[in-house]
Amino acid sequence: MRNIQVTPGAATLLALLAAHGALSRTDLAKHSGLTQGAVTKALRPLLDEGYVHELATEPGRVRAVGRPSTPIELRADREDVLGIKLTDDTAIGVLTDLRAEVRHSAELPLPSPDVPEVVGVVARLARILLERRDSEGIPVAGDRARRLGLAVSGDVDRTRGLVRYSPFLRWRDVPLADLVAAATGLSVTVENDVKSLACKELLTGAGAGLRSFAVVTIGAGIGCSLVVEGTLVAGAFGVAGELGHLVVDRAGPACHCGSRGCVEATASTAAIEHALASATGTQGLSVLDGARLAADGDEAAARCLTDAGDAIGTALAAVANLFGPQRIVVTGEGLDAGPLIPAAARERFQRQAFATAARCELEFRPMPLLGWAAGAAAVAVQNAFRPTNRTASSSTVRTRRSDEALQVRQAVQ
Amino acid sequence: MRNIQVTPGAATLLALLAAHGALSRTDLAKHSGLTQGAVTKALRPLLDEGYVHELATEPGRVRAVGRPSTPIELRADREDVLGIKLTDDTAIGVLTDLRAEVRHSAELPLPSPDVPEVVGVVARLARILLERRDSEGIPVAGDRARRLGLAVSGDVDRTRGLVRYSPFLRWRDVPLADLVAAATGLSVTVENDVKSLACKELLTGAGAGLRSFAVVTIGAGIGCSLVVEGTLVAGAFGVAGELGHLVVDRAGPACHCGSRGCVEATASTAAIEHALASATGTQGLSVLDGARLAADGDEAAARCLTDAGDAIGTALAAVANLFGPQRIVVTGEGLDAGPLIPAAARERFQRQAFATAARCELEFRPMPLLGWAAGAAAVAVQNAFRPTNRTASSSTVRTRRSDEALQVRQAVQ
DNA sequence: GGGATTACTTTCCCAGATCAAGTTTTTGTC
DNA sequence: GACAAAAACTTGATCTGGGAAAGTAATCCC
Repeated sequence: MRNIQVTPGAATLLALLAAHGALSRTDLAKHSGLTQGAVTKALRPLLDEGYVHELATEPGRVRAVGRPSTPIELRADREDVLGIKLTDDTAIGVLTDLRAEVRHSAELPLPSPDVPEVVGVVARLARILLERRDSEGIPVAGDRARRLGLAVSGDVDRTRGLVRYSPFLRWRDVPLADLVAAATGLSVTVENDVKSLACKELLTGAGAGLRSFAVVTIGAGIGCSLVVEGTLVAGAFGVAGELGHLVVDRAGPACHCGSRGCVEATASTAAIEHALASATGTQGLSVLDGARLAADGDEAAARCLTDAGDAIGTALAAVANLFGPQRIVVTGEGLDAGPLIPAAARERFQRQAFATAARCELEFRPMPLLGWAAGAAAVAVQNAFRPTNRTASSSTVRTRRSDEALQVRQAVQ
Repeated sequence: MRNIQVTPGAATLLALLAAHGALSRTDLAKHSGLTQGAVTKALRPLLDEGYVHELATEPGRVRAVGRPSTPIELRADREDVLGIKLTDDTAIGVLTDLRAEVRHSAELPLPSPDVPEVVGVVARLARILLERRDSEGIPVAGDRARRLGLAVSGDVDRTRGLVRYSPFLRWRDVPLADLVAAATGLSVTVENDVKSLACKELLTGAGAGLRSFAVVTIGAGIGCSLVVEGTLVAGAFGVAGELGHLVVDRAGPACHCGSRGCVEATASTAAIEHALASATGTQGLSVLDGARLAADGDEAAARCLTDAGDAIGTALAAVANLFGPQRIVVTGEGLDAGPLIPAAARERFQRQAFATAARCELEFRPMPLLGWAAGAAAVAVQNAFRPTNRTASSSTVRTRRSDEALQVRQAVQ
């Protein structure tokens, strides 16, 4: 954050305020584990720089006795943040506030996966987003955006800003963050798209304040990203949350991964469309068409959708049994097709979730494509709220160390 | 640890030394992320109290130039630690050193799951373990054991020392740690048995120094415990790692949990025995009998074992795809039955692990029952190596806070 | 106005690190 | 055999974030 030294305490408070809305200093102390004094101290620079502000004493308080508390609120408009999601043929960008709420959006086609070209399009899109904000006279409370989050499907090394492998773009080891930073002058983060979504949920959404939750996306593929004890699971080899290739039915349809009966081979958009074609005998039906047919009483079409939901339910139960998350958010384009899929998934989940794991809440929530870009912005925000560690800049030695060091330190707790 | 104030730095170093063996101060600095100065300082009280010692300069060093380094080694014999595993009918106890390596063991029957009686047996077993050490003249370098770890299957709240639910003992909300502490005067920890095993692996075993790994046990049940980014996954509702009820084959045998085709319904000891009985027509065959038959060319018996291995392979692939651990250790009594199960599991795993998740190493390792008790001891050791936080004793307010506070603080990173 | 009660501030202090400049112990070279 | 070079460790000054506890502020109630 500009002009500001984010201490660990301040970072905690910012995250709390983003997640909970306004909180009094006393409440902040309670939730953060800091003392009141520490909260006062940590808040001062944030107030000075305009990252938070005091609200009027809340009028409708219950206990009338004692000094009324002063709610502190994050000034989400203090800084703008950009988020861009790359698909195989489009770059979708949003300009958001510090809570990763979308203020406006724009979109550019990606003519080819050629790296310099993509970087150029991203830079152009960033400029468009910023200029449009200016031209539309959107009130600017604080700084023009200096941060840009990128979301890409595939294997991403967030700490290095490296796209290790992207099947859609056919990239390997592209240092995307550096390239885009050089082209735009912004501070750039890159993260896997599903993990970005989880970041958004962690920051202000369904995961705010939860120990552990999961985000599952259904659409062209089946994605999953897991937050355990507040940490996003990364996977030792870059793979984690590969829920799409969980085998739910050994006798199920063949999957492109070589296995049989993967969730993705039953519940991805393409798989449902394929099933619809063979079940109804009509080619070229979309999932929405199928939903419409099902609503009109077509049992075969309905069957295709409930089969998909059923597979998803099994997958959700597997996640719940292994992790015991408090909540699973299911989202993505695949949810636009009405209630059949969620209903079937819920039912199957209840049957297969073991013991108390069944208490895990399922939240089905359709999401526009923009949501992916907002996720990208959330990663950038999260980066802004991270404690600025003085030592990071001190020497290469420390940077080299930090990887293993962090791991060891965490292991101790 | 007695007479000693474990600072965070010291805790990190102890964990490193337990995992890596001897390391020079410089290496410790590199691995811990501390500066050399901090290492020197943190090591001093540990040296003074005899928890670590300096070794002679290593002779076979390569670069001959410069001052040779002094390796520091954990003095594992500085303290004894007790570990006891409770099954439905037996208490198995071990006395170990600070690396949770077994020095000797003892065992007592548990006539009933009656709580006071169990507590009594545990106390007696602890006394026996300590006395036998004395009577056998085992050299005592340091302190007599003051820590006891307990391992129980089921849902355990380690921070409160509470057995929330144990199906085998038919317990609910038993404050076991407090009861045993009162009966023995020892500092007592309680943890789920499979998680205890993971602690041992994390401390000195296959998981030492790994970001993420999993321990899967096969035997009477199928257990699993996950370490992600150095943290043991707990599960929001006490359930996590319920691998046993992952559905691997919807058309598979019915499971006692009400579902069909769970891993446990195919690969637990009872399930294999059941399958053997129906496949061979002979009642009362044990898994070992089945393995012998298979070795003698009985295809039906072999089939039962490979089916079990196959189910386990699917389960392992699910774990690898979801978490991307660096390694999965498969252990437990179920591995005593020869190579058929591991072979089948490996094969299935390779087919179903997605992309780089297949690089996850599988380690199959039979384990004596004592291993469970050693795991319990590892939890006690881990507790000894934890930073002693001064504030914990300060007030109830802080304790009440700490739960949510910790969560928020971690979320920030 | 004077408690009672709650919210927040201030001050002082301390543990645990870092930083940077030593010191020690070795090898290699002239 | 003195001396540079190199690596491993020590030392001490200093910084930083946060804790403890006493002080101040704002409100209600009598």
